[in-house]
Amino acid sequence: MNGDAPAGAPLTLRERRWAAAVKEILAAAESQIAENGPAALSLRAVARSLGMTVQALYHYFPSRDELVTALITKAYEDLADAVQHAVDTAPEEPGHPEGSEDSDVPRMVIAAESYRQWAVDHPERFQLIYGAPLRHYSAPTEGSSTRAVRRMSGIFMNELFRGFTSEQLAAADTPALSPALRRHLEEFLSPDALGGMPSPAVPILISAWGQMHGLVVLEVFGHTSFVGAHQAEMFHLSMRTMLQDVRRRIPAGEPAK
Amino acid sequence: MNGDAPAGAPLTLRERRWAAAVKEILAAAESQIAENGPAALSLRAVARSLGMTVQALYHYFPSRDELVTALITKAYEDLADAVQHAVDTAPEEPGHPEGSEDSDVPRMVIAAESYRQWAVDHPERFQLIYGAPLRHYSAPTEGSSTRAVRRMSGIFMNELFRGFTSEQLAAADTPALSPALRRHLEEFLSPDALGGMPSPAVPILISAWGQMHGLVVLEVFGHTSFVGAHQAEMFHLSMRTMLQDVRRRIPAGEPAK
DNA sequence: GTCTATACACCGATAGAC
DNA sequence: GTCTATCGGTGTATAGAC
Repeated sequence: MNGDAPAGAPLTLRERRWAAAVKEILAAAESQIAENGPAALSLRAVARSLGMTVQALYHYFPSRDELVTALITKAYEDLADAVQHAVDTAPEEPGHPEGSEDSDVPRMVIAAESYRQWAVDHPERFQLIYGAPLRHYSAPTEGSSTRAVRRMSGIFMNELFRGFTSEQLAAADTPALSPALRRHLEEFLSPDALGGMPSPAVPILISAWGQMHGLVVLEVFGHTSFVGAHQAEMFHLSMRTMLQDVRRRIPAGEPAK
Repeated sequence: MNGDAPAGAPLTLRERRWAAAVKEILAAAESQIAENGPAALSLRAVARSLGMTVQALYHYFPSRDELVTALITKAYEDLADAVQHAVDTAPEEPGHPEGSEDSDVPRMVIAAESYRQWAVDHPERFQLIYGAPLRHYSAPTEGSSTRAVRRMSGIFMNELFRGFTSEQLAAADTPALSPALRRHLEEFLSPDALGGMPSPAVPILISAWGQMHGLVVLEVFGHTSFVGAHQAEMFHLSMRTMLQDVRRRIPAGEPAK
């Protein structure tokens, strides 16, 4: 589905042409979305902007849903790429998490800021992922999106709990989960997702994710406009505070190896 | 704009008829939205469901935008009403906020839960308010919505900071705001909105709001489905934890009166 | 692989009769 | 106040020629 996969067998001319066309169509669709929002996406409009007719598109995407699915998948991946890249290129944090006040920016905050930045830069694509599902679109059994969500939460889990051991997380100061919920989570966590995260860490992760996501959503949809030009600063402060609160709830471990 | 305002001069028969018709139209539009989402709202569909023709609707609403505006306003008010009602009928909290662990549910948590409950019960109307603005709809200079937002944030501000004085809030343990942001906030806060809330309390309120809203948005749009049937519990835990964190950041005041 | 032509649905809005 | 009729636009999708 992706345009560029330069591995293995070399592509034939036909295949390369086809991939290039698909890439071009996706790009046109994305700029279409960027201009008028996801709801405005239509094959006709895309075709128009490419100087083609609708029928040409039907050759590459058998229906509108296929195009939408490809766009959603790509958006998930682009967002995750952006966050991953920001994390990868961030400087190492100097002290341990117990250190009272790092002057440097924690990588979790950097990750959150790149999440926000992507959403601000691509509000419509962000909406495509996290907003209301498109009318007349039915997702294909959640295949690709589930995988993308897992990738994202993996990144954030790593950064949010960086420097803490499983034992520490298991002892985090968190309201007690009901037995049923605890069982449900442990069942869900064990097999594949989020490598063996202790169940008390789950509400912490969800809360943090919720806060980050909520602030971004409010900003993107214009509900925090009263902050004016200081949205980025406000977000930064919130994320710092959130991280502090999270770390306060995790007990100090052994004297660091 | 509201159907029922039984104060002052009695309405004439014509006016009562008119109000009833408007009410009926709004109800039909809302159930239309509830079925197919806000994007599916159309005068024709509403007319169909009422057994009328489109032109009859144009008598009550001169354009689609007017109908949408009325729906948005009503949604804001209904949501605020629901939260206000939940807060009003909640039992008083027993201890002071400094009291270590109230066994009762703090009213802030009750307010948050009623916010979530309304969103879960009316996901499409919630979307209408907080989701992407409708295509081809331009809001009328933000008149009513601004008022509604103020009302909402007023309620939550009261509950979040219940029991704390302005002096305590002013001394809250919060990362320092930049001078520019601080100035901006104080300018904004002084005149009308949020009665003289000290500026350090603003990021706390926004963070809390963001977390609450984010969790609701994620749930309503199906991004926390892995929690299964325990969404309400997870939300409750998060809100409790959030409130704890907030209270920890506000210093204890004088020995209570 | 791209085109024209077409079928059939939806929408907002207006004109004018009753 | 509600109707029929209509205009001009949107869209998805298909058939068949080249």
